[in-house]
Amino acid sequence: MGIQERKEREKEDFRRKIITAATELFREETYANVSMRKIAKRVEYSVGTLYLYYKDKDELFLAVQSAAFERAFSFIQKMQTTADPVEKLRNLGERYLRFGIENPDLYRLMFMMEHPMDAMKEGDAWHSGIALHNLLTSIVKECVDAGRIVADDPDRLSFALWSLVHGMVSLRISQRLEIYNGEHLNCPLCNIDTDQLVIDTHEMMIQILERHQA
Amino acid sequence: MGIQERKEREKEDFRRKIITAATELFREETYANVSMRKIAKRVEYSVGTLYLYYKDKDELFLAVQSAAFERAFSFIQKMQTTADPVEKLRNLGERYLRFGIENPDLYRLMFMMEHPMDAMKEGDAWHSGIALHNLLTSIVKECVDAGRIVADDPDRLSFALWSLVHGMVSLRISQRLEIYNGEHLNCPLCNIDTDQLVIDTHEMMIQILERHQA
DNA sequence: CCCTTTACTGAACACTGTTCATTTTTAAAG
DNA sequence: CTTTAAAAATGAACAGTGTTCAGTAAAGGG
Repeated sequence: MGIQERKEREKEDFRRKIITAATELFREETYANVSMRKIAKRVEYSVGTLYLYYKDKDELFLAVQSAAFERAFSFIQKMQTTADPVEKLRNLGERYLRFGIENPDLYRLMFMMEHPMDAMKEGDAWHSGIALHNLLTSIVKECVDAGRIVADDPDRLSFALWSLVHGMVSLRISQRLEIYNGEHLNCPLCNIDTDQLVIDTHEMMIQILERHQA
Repeated sequence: MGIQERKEREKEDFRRKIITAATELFREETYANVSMRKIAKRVEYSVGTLYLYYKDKDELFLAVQSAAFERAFSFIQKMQTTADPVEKLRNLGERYLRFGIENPDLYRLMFMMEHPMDAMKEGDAWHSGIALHNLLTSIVKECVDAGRIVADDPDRLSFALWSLVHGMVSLRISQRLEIYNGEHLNCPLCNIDTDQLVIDTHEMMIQILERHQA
């Protein structure tokens, strides 16, 4: 009964083909501007067909999100290997920042958009997201175990670090750091390249944590 | 020539009436679901009329954003007055967190949405936003001057703190902290109320900064 | 070859933001 | 008052959206 299997395979291929097309379009336009019709046109099928493979636009973009997490995880994991745990933490943070800044649309979808979350509920869309989180906490714990960073609650510190870098990426890709560029504000941070600002601030926080010996 | 003035006044009133209606609707539904027609119906005018007062939906919501900043600023400013600068910083952060969590839609509009930013470019939509930022940096500098917190660059530290609290609010209101609630993750942070998680983590970071004496 | 099941289509529906010719209201001038 | 010019408000029309579903085409088993 190889036929059933082949159909199954083709179905899976097509599902992937759809999310590939959607991802491509999504890198050029915002979520709202990537219409089902555009996706359909790109995969050379009619609109209705998409609905045979994904219940609605949200579910389709939940799959895009899932793929984005995989990309992010594989990108971030490709960091320089070091014995020094603090250096590891630094590298992890910097690659997270880089991924977010270089892939603003995917980042939005992963961490900021409200849309696909309704459809999420269960399922393993966050599988690679969880893996990322585990990577962070394990490195933080390495730092703590090595006595390089003092923390009563390493899990909570991990969450704080995630929030910090997420916050910076979020503000950066939402153009909210532009306030530092106008004449609105008047402080030493003004007119610095916002990407550099983000990276340097991350570095500063790591140093604070490292120096902070009880 | 009181007539010209009266018309001017009426025009301004109507502009405000529109953004009030839009804000109300926006608290019930997402940006995408607050249509120009719904706003028009609520102010009891036809759609076209709205376009005589605001160039497009983005410009209209830029005004909503501006009003949101004023609300946020006035809410946050109503914090307990203390002599202790670190206590001030704590209160500021906690009220920021509270505003964000209690007004997720407004918060999105202020700090996360990409939409009204194109229309922003110039103008004083961020007037109260800037005021908020100045409040933060001044309190941080108080802490530094009082020797309660050590920081080479107080402006940068302010940015880091903003990023931290923004990051937490952002993740919280985007339901991204739900990963701590499923069985996905397995850590001490799981199944804690996410609002409490955010507040406690903020507290932890303040303590780290305070204890971090060179 | 037939026939049932599966796959696919695209017109239709109710919505969206935006425009603009048309109509109504307003205020000044005669 | 009446006339008239200007200002304000209208809502149908346009091109787009997500989603559905009756109808058509293709495929696999007997």
